[in-house]
Amino acid sequence: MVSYYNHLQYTQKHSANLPYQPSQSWFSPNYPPPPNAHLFSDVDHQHVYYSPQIFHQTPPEWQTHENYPGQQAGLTPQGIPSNITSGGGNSENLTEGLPSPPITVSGSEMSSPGVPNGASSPHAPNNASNSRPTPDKSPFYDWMKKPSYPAQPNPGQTQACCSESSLKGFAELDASGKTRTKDKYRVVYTDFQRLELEKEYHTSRYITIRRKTELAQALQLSERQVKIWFQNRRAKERKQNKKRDDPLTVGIPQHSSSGIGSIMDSKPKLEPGLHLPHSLHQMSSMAMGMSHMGLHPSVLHHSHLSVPPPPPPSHNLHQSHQQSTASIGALTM
DNA sequence: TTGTGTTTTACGACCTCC
DNA sequence: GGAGGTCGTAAAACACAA
Repeated sequence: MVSYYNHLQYTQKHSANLPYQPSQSWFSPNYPPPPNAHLFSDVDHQHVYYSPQIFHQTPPEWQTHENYPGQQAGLTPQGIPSNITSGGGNSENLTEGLPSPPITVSGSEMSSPGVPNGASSPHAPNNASNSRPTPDKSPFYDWMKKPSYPAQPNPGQTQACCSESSLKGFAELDASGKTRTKDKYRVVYTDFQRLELEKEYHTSRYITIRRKTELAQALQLSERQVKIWFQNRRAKERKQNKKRDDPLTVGIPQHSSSGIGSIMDSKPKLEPGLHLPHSLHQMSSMAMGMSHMGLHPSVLHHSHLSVPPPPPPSHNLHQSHQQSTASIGALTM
């Protein structure tokens, strides 16, 4: 096995100075817009992509809430940071002239991330009151509220890790005898990266190949990082559900638990997507279809509480553009 | 400042599916 | 065989009490 550390993101995230104070809410008006938010424009001509409501032509209900943090100053009505929309870049610009990732892996796991645009990364102006009247500081969802980690208070501390030179020759054996890079065990994603990942997760707990690629490029992460983030995110949710359901499920069979955790936590023996009741598939298809038709998928939210979130998709489903949004409503942490 | 607990990345092992 | 899934775990990053 090799290490997949993406050296480019470090230069992005660990810029010398924070664009906002660590004490600020991570969705505060000063939240740094994506350095390449302009990428979210009509990648496949099926969606109107924009950030922070990236990829969603019709944002799910949770995004349309008036407190949705994406509606912030410095964003165009389409959510694109106004000060970067003139960049006119496209995805090709991202990797142009950039060194390849230090370590390549087979397949598409290590997509070339984008330009470490940190230096040119525009910071949203502190004119929060422009776009919205007195944005409510109280988030709609807990994950919005909780700045799991403030932006790196000491950006330089972990930054130098993943330059090509730093990675070469720095592999060492960890406690389990497996190689890991010496000077960077893991990186801390920026708030923006986490925010977008969370948003994507709230749209669908299982990311499709296409959207994984898009998200990886947009967030300057590797596809592997996006994939693993989703894996870890699901694990986190299972853990939370288990913790939450534990006192309720004592002596109660899992399938009878009132919480969704019992359904979500159950590890499928097979690709569960293949074994779903047709009704669930149909609902997923409905959600997708409605989304593509321009209908707001939130009309399905009434059934969210009773419909389990989509299980891991079967591989044939990976090619489908978007998973059902049926799980959105169930995700409250 | 230090110790401790929690959360976040990242990986390997193992599984199923195609 | 390769893809991505879960599970368990390592270790960094972080929070916080003492």
